[in-house]
Parts: sequence; C-alpha cells; structure tokens
Amino acid sequence: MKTKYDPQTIEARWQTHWAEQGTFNVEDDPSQPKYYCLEMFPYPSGRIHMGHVRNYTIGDVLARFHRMRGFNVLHPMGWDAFGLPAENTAIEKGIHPAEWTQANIASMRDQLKRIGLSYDWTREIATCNPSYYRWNQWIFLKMYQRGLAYKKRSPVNWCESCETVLANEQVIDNRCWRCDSEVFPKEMDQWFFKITAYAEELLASCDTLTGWPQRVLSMQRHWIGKSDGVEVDFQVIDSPPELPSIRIFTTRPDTIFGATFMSVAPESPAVDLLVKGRKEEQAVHEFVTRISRQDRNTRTDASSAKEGLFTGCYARNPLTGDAIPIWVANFVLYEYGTGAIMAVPAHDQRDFEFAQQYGLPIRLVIQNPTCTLDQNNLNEAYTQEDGYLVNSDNFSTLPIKDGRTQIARWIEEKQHGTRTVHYRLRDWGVSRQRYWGTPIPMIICPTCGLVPVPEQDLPIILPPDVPFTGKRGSPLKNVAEFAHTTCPDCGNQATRESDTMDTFVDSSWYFLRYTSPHQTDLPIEPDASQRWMAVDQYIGGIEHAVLHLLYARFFTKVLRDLGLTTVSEPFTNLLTQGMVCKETYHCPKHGFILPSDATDTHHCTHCGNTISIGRIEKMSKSKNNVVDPEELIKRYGADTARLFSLFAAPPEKDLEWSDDGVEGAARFLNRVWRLVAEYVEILKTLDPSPVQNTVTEIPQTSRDLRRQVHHRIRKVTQDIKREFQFNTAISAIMELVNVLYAFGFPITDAIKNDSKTLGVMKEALDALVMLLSPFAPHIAEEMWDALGNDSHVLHSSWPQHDPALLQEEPLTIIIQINGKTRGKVEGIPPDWTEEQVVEKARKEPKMSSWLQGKTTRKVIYVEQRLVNFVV
RNA sequence: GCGAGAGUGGCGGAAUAGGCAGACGCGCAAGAUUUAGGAUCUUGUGGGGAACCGUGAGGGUUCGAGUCCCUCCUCUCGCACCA
Repeated sequence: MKTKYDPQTIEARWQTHWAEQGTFNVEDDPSQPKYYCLEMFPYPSGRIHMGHVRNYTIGDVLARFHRMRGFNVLHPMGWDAFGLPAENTAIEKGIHPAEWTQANIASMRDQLKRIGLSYDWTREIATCNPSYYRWNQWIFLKMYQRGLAYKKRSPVNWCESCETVLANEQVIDNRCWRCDSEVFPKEMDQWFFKITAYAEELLASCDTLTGWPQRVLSMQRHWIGKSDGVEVDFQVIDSPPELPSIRIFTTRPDTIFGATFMSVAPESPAVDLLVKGRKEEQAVHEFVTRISRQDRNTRTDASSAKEGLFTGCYARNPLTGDAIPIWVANFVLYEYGTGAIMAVPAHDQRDFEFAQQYGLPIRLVIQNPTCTLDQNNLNEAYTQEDGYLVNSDNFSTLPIKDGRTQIARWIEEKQHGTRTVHYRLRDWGVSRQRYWGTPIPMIICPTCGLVPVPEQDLPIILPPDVPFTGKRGSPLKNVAEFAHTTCPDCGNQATRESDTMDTFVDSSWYFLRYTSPHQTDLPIEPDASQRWMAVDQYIGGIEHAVLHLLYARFFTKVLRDLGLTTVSEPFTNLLTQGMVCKETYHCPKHGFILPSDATDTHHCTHCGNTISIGRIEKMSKSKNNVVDPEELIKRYGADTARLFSLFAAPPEKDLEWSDDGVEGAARFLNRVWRLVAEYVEILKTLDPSPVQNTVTEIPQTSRDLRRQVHHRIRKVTQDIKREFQFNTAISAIMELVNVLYAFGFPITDAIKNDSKTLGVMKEALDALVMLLSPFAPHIAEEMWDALGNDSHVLHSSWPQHDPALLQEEPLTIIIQINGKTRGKVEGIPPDWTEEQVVEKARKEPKMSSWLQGKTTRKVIYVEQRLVNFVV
C-alpha cells in the first residue's frame, strides 16, 4: 500500500474492476430479501451537475448498505431521453435528435461511472429506443380499449409565427420563447388520459403512503382537490327557452338561504343566452371580450380586482323563492364546477367584496355562537365552521353540519339538484405536436373514424428523415411516408395520428420496466414485477412532487388493472433531496459574476465596482455559481465529492456548497489512508490473534478501544437506517478515526509487540473500512484489499456491534441542583444502584457548597443519566 | 391570504423518549515538526473579568425545556378567486 493517497489511480482501478466483474449486476436471488433502490432517471442533457451527484450518491449509499446487509438489491439507471431540447438542437444546429441524444447518453454514462455508482448497467433503458417506446404505444392501446384514452377539443398555446404548439414553460409573459411573438390559445383535437377515473383512489391511497414526506402528500391531495357538495338548479325568471335554469355547484348548501345573487363565468355559453336582445347585451359582450383577452395569470390572481356586470336577468332562489339578479363576474372560473355560482356575500369573502362593490344585498344565514353578528354591519364574510343557521326557515337553529346535510337531502328530495363530488384534477393531456416523442398509435380514417393501430403492427417507429424547421406544426405531419397509411378496418387510405406523447408518459412506468428490461412480448414480465415491486426507496427532487409522482401512481394503478403488476402504489418510501446551492457574486455592472472574477477585496476584476456577495442560491448557469462535478472529481476524486455532498447537510435539506468543506472531506480521506497504511505492513508480517476468542484476555486499553469501535458501528448503522442521517453517520466515522489516532498513531512498539492489541486494531480498521465503504467505495475497496481481506468490501457483511461490550461502558452521571447542571461524576459502573449513585453524587467535593446548610426536599434519579437534588 | 417547514457559535450543522446545548467538520489561535512555506501531528476555540448568561421574542407546564403548550416575529417552499 502506497503511503500517499492517490484517488485517481485507485478509482480508475476499481471502476475498471467493477465493470469487468459485473459486480453490480443483480441476479434474482429469492433466498435473500429484495431491496429496490431507485433514483429518478435524468434527462440526457449532456453533462451531469452537482444535483445529479447528490441524488445518485444518496441512492448509492443505500444500495451498497443494503447489499452488505444481505439484501438482493436492484439498483438500475436509465435515460429520460425524449423531449424538447433535442428537437430544439435539431432546429438550431441541424443535428438529428437521435444522434444528439445518443451522444449525450454516452458521455453522461461515462460521467456516472466515474462517480463509482453501483448500477446494474445491463438493465439500462433509454425511453427513445423503440424497444421502450413501443410499450408506451401498447399501454396506450390498452387504455384506449378501456376508455382511459380519448380525444377531445382543448386549447393549446399556439404561436402563429412559428406555427407550433408550445408547452406552458415555453410561454414567457404570454410570448413565444423563441420568436417573442404573442401566444394565443387555440382549440385543437388532443389526446387525454382519464386520470380523473382514478381520482378517488389516488386521493384515498395517499393515506397508505406512510413512507412519503408529508408535504409531498399534501401537495398531491391539494392537486387532486376533492370537494363534496351539491349541484343545484336555479330557475331563470322569464327564461329564454334554451336556458330554463342555471346549475351551480356549492360546498355550502347550508348557506343557500343566503344566496342573494348569482355569478356566471364570462366564458359560459349561458351569458349569450341571458343577454340576447336585452339592453345589457352590448355592454356585457364588451365586458366578456375584455376579460377573455386578459392572460390567465392576471385573470386568476386572487389579488386582482373583482369585476362584474348585471345581465338584466333574475333567477329564483329555490329555498327562499326570492328573485335574485344574475351577474357576470371575472372571478368565476368556467373550468371549475359548473361555471356558475350562487353568491352568498355573508359567508363567502369573494361574494362579500363583490356585493359591497356593487351594492348587492347581504343576508346573514349563519350566526356566530360566540359573538353575535349583525348582517347590516359586517366587515367581512363569516366563513368559520362554527355556528348555527338563522333566517333559514325550518332549518334555522341547526348547527352548520346538520344544516348542510339536511338541506342537501331536501334539495335532492325536491329534485332541485344532486349531491356531487368535484375534483380540481383534470384529465391528463398527452398530445404533443412534436417529433421527439412516442408516436400515438392511432389512425384517422375518413370512413371509420379513429382506428387503433393493431397490436401486431407495433412499434410505430419515428421516421428518421425529417426536416426540422420549427415551423408548420408537427414535423411528423409533413412526412408523407409516415402520415399516409391504410385503415386497418376498411383498407382505404387513411392518415396516421401525428401527435406524439408527453414525456411524462415515459417516466410513468420506467421503474416497472427495470424489473424486466429485456422482455420482448410484454412491457413488464409479471413475475419479475412481482419479485421486485414496489420500489423500496425512491429518491429525487421535490420539483416532481406533483406531476411525475402523480402520473406514476396513476400508471401503476392502470397497469395493475391490466394484470401486469400486483402493487397499487409504486414507491413505498420517498426521499426528496434538497437543492445544491452556492453563494452568488453580483456586480452592479456585469450582473452575476464568477467567484474568480472577484478580487479578495470584493471588487469586480472587469470594472472595479464593489461586488455584493449575494444570497445562497440554487446552482445555475445564469447565476454563475455552478461547480462542475467533472472538475471536482479531477481535482479530488469521486470519493471526496461523494463524501462532501453527504456530509455537508442531511439529504432532504438544501446543501450549501463550500470549497473549504470539500477540502475537509479530502483531508479526512487522507487521514484514514495514512492510518491504514501505517498498520498494513505490520499486520501482514505479524498475523494478529483473532479478536473474538480473546475478549476477556486483552488489556484494558484495548478493551476500551473495542468498545469505542462497537459504539460507532451501532451509531453509523442506526443513522443510515433511521432517517438517512448520512451526515451524522460520517461524523461518527470521523470520531472513530480520531479515537484510533489517539490510540495508536503513529504506531508504538508496545502495540507492535502485542498481537492481541494488534488483533483489536485489525478488527477496528476492518470495521472502519466497512463503515466507510458505502460513502467512499473506491478508497474502501483499496484499503480492504491492502488489509489482506478476501473478496470485496461490498461483498463483506456489514459489521454488527456487540451489545455486551456496550453494556460495560462506564457512565457519566450529571448532578443537578434544582434542575441546573452543577457537576458530574464520571466512571460509574453501569450496574450501580440508585442509592450508590446518589451517595456518590452527594459526596462529590464540588457539590458541598451547593448542598451545605440546605434541606434536600427531593432527589430525582434518572437511570444512567443524572441525579437532581431539589433543595 | 391558505398550507407545510425552518430559526441553535464566526460558518455548515449535532443533540433517541423532556435529562451534560454546540457532536463532527470548516474557520481561527497556539505549539510540535520543517531551512522556509505547504502538508502533517497535538492542544484550544459559544458569550462574559467573574458569579453567571446563553437555542428568533414573550409567556406557560415541569425538579428539569432547543425539545411540550399558548401568543408573536422572521425566513424558505408550495398553492393561490377551486364556489
């Protein structure tokens, strides 16, 4: 073993070795419990960033840890390889998306291998390969058969100048990100997945996801947005024949007696019918046009002003029988509920503001039991759930809850409406008018209509020769040999669907594909998914808290119903890791600048202006605060990069980058290396006595050392298992190294000549290397080898602490007076009784000044911890 | 506005179940080694002269509170007119 730690050589050696031996390839071994460890697969942008390093290192620690603990570990990696950047590159640089993507995958795969991640690369998948996306098509057809995929007209973001559809994130301030022209909503035929059919199950089974962070679950629940309520018809007075009544949705049937007007969404077709031929017609039309021109963000901003206009029509409140005016209001959403509401100004803040603004009546129907409200003198709507009904006919005096159920029942009995559940969740629009995605396997036949592609004709492969212009809509539409086909039903000329699928489809089931990545007659081999699913630990960014995770849950349930898996939820445990952040340097003239462009005195090297050291922000190119993993690894090695990113913060919290901290991690590995190197030679020549059989015969100091070692074994094991506290696990390893240095570095003659102590030291060093190995695997393998052990450290068994040894640990007992710490007694044998300990504490010299001349009223003894004298 | 989370040394962060606040690391200081620097090793490092005081602020429960309860402040994230 060399005296100098040389990470580059070591890491190259072990990475080659691992690759040659196929060390991480997993064979299904039913004799072991399975552990499926998965990190969110990356988009192959070409280069990895520190966020990837952090994400994948966290997963790698868990994978390696579980392997050593005797689990059969599945730890795969792949590529989320479809998507816009490849197509944009094709438009801008003329490189084919496939070529660009494959090149990026190749270089990123190399980078990942350079981190020493324990992936089974034989299971690698790339979603842009037909062998993968054909199964997107297969699943699509199954969903179509079951009515879970359907086509309907729906608005998209349309850029007139580029003649193309834009994703939401490509619309900046209502303008096209590439050509800066205005973006309009355009109605187009689009494919949807009926995720709403699973809304109730997706919501209900949130309760079963006990291994998920609460905030992710609450975001999911909110996104699904279930509300229980009632749909009620309000008869229109002197109605046009097409519109006898207006249906509203409310979650507060208990307040219907307080409905003093109605509000309809400007987009609602009811508006036209109401105002037709009235004197209000023109003004209302102008109002509607003006509102519909506003972009969605301004429109739905809660702080923007409420506006409305009277339609001239009245409806009858079914409970009071009163005629109430019908208004058009900008804040009523056409997409939600029925696009019309009853307005209860006394008990809804929005309606209250609206009523005040336009002088509409306010009628109190819920009374606050603790502080009587006066309907002529309200400052705001009373919306609390605590109260009883008033001014509500027979229902008056009922508590809110009872009023709600009784009025709802009454409405159903009198056939004024029905109890209904509404969800905020919309069906999932999967159509993309793009090239680089999965072609939707449908055919549009002039005589038969929409016809699914027969299963045996799959996959529908993307045509390779396509002009990429960024204009004239989907590129696939313009490829004649792709678009023109024959109808499978009638054999006549037909057109192929040119939409491709949203890339979220790809990532909604890839974790299932990993269980049988080479299966050719089904997307998933049911036995393999039975063996490996669900994912025991899923790790990724919080940015996917809603969409990806919701879609993946939805797909799992659909595939379950297709008989391809038996699990209902894909991810048992979810860890959302924090962002990697770094301080920013901001020059008033040059904006965010690189740290290297700032002088020591915080001046800009370009213009001399004083630089403000900005906030700690997520690493991004635009902030000029990124650290390139490749450079980091070149300089310090992968083990240091891994160790630092695990040590600097617990996984779920943001990690603040620190160059000094990286230096510290490197220093620590050097320190371990020197320690092991010091002992390797002597251990080779002297053949130390095995420690297990000599426990009682070893010297006290060695015995103490063993206890320290076993103490850390327990700590590290607990920290990894419980809550992924890698930072504290590493600090325990650091403590262990400090203990070993204090004990025997540099090595003394006394140690050298005592084979029993050397045996203890060997045990300690082996344990140290094993404990370190999930975090810094290359250096661990190298040292494991040098210490003369067989096989790999990865194939060794994770060390177990000896509980008997820890029980011998002498105790330190804290002495308190009236609850304040005033002293301590050390070295108390763990088997002492309460009397012995209290007596010893009382006699402690420092305590006499506290206890003298005072009566001890009470003594509180906490076993193994403290004695508290209450005087 | 609503929801979730967080406020601990100069810094990143520790503190099972209410029981030594500040583990570990960074930074800093001193010493050793060295021709010197770097590297390394050792020691010290919350504040205060001290008794003592210290976990965002104030109150409470308790023998004892960073931890539990109440009120408030600040920050971060998510949602944002969802009837």
